[in-house]
Amino acid sequence: MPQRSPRRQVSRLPPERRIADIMTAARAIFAEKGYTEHVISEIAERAGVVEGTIYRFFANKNDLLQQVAEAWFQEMMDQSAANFAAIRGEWNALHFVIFHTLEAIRRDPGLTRLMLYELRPEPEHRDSRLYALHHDYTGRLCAIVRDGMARGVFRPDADPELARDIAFGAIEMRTWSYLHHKSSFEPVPLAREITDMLYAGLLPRTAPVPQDETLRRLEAVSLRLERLADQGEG
Amino acid sequence: MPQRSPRRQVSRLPPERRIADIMTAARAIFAEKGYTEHVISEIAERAGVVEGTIYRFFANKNDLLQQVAEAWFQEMMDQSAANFAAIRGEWNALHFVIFHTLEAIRRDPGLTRLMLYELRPEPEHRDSRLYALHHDYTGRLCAIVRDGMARGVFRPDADPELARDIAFGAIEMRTWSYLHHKSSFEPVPLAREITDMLYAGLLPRTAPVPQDETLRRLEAVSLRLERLADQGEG
Amino acid sequence: MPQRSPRRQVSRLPPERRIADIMTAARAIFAEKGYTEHVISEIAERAGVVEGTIYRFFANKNDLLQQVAEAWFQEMMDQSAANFAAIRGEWNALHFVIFHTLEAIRRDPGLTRLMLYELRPEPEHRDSRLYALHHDYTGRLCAIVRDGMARGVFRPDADPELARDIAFGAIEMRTWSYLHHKSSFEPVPLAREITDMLYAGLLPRTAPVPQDETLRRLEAVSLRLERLADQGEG
Amino acid sequence: MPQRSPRRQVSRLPPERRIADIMTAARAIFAEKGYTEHVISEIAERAGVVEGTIYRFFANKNDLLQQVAEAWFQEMMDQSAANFAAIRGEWNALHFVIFHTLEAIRRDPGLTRLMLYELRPEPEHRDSRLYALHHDYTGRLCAIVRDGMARGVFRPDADPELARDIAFGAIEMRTWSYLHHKSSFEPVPLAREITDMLYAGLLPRTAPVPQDETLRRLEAVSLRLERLADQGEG
DNA sequence: TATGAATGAGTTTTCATTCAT
DNA sequence: GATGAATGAAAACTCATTCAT
Repeated sequence: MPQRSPRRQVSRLPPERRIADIMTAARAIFAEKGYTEHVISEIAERAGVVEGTIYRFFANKNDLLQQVAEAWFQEMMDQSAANFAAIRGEWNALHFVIFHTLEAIRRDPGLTRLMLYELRPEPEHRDSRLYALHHDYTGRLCAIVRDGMARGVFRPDADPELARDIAFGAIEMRTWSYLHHKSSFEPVPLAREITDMLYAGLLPRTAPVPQDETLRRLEAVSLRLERLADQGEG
Repeated sequence: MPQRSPRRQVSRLPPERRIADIMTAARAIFAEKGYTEHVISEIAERAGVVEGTIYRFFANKNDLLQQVAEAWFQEMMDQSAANFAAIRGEWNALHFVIFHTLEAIRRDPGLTRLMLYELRPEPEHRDSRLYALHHDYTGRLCAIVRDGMARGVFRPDADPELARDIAFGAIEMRTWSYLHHKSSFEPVPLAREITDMLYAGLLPRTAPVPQDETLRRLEAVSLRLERLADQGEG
Repeated sequence: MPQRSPRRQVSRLPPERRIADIMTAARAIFAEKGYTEHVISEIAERAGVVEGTIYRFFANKNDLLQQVAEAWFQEMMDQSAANFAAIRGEWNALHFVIFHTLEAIRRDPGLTRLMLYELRPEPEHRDSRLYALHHDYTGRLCAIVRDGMARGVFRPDADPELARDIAFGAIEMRTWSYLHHKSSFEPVPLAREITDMLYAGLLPRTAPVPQDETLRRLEAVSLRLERLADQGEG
Repeated sequence: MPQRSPRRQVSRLPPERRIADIMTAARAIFAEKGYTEHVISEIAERAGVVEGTIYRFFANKNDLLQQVAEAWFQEMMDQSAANFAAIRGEWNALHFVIFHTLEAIRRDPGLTRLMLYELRPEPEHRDSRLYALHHDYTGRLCAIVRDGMARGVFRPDADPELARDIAFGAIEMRTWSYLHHKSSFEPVPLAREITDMLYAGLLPRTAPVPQDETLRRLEAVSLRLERLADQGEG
């Protein structure tokens, strides 16, 4: 698709405005196209600029990707943070985080795909600002667990990090199905179910959940008793 | 009439051998390089052939990717299936699946990355043989949950699919850290913790949580001990 | 389409038989596929041999093409030559050649395409045996014209070569439509029409049909001559 | 971060100019090389650009081929259309079309080859703009025949399409010889001969067919008379 | 003699990035 | 500051031909 365009009307805009235009266009493209299919020239076209202009404001393609994702993520965090303060109770708090995450994914599957497929796999991802943001966001769930432990609602040996991984891991698995258009994606029941499972796993064990160590000792003892018993019978 | 450069030493191998060489080379490259950086020419070089040779045995690059992943996955499944039959008890069964998955990931992180980053994102992934294999594999966990529900160990309203997503979602989250070399990856404690959380979430909500196999044996033993004691008294 | 075939049963056939098999297969492929789409490996497969075997009997791909075309052409010539001797009369003779050519094209459009698209464009075509054969074949038409001229049926200044080009040129134009599946191809009426046109062009001119440019000049001249005459009289 | 080799001197041209350069280069290559031997890289080199540049202006190789052929054809049509209106008389009109076609071929044999060998064989040729142009062009001859039929000059059962095929078929046969450098190619006598043959085939069957010879003698006579007359006047 | 695995030189095409204008 | 033409490096894939077995 060669384009022989007549020289474009040069419009001189304030940089912030240009940057905003470009990021809006990029976000739209990212939301539509998947899997490395987005092309700088297309973003430029939609933003009403040429490729070269993008490089005045962004170091390279990846920088643009990062910045778009960051801005989007920040938005999402701001949105949910507003209501977060008012939540009372551990279950409610966990549910709030999980539900809002699911809602955000449902709203913007394309941007979720951008993060999961393109940004996270990069080797430098862990050092990026985006990772830091994401880590902060998911860290809220850790904080809730930690609070619950402090308040005695959750068992003292719970692992907040694992709780985080369970919640967001489950969310992500469902997201794959959604992105592949293979399953519906209903935040309401899903959030409830995930929260229930997580919550139950964090509560104090009301009955002894035997620990392997102990079990193994008991097993050893019973084995000896069995032998003893056998001998006693024999 | 073309005879430009001296032909390299042609070594003639049986196809199976050549295919094995290529797949080994590809697997090695996949394990090292990440994020779409693997190139046919590099695989060819490492396999000691020219690019054209690869196309004798594989329809295209993606076909090679798929076949390598399938073979690897099959290996892993065969390995763990061998011991699976002997497992007794829900906790043990869940633990077995989770632990073996973690172990396989620890062994071959590069191939895990291949699956997560490159194969899964593809639009046709859901229709691939690889997906079917993977679905079968993770389905074992669903089956365990279903059995537990049937036997009354797990609550009747548990969701086997959700259990699967929680277990493998949590595993995957940890895998990311591992792949980014940002955290250690210890299957032993991790499997225990994930299993515990999952197990707790599946139990009847208020009831105590016995580990049945062991308990049953303990009960049996104590019964016999009581009898012994009775006899001793008699 | 990679083929991992088990080692083929080595069958040792007399060379003539092998050559015949290969040529039959090649002819079939050429008849089906068009425009440089035929591939040695495919011909080999259909002939029940491997690529290497073909190169034992044919110097290269082009040699195979040539030989197939030659054999086919020879067949066609033998076929029509059989009946040719019996023809009486110029119109009948011309019609015979034209009709048989059209019939052959209708029977084997694929092989016609082979000749028109692939063989004739080659720079060396004029030096090939195939060209010689073809030239011989079309030469029959020249001979008919020459005979007709000698017998006084055709005008003495007719050009046999041009007659040939007109007949076979018209045939070829129609063949293109046929090959593109854009028009039906009916040898019977077509042969009659082409023959009629050609025949009419070859007959003696019975009266002068003035060419108007010239006529105009002749008129002008005669006008002046009349004036001159008037003056001479005056 | 890539900056491997020193960038060649970038010369910045207006697109029309660059496109013209590329098309000129392509036309030159097509005129020289035959039979699918022309390669994008060579065209690029001759145009003084790199391959990528060509793809800025042309979607793919075939697009370039088509556009070059179209432009060339359009030129030729424009050229001959200019004088066409003034022609009077069927013979002259037929002759005009045939002669101009031959002239165009003589001027640009390479581009003729491009059309005959490469473009026409393509399966989609019949749907191309080039085909439409060509069909329009050759359609002029049909129109002439139709006019002649309407005016009673040609026999009422003449077939304009067949007339077209005869004229352009004969032209094409001669073109082959020319392309293979095996025969001279003289538009003047050739046009006259083809026109004569065609014209004769179109006249009412019994009508007198003027013989060139006679006319030429008349012309010679009138010339001498003119000179005589001039002398008589002087 | 037949096999068919292996070669390797191409060829088209893509696209992030640069820099003359 | 903006433009957008031009770059150039690669990458996937093809296939006629060779030659060790």
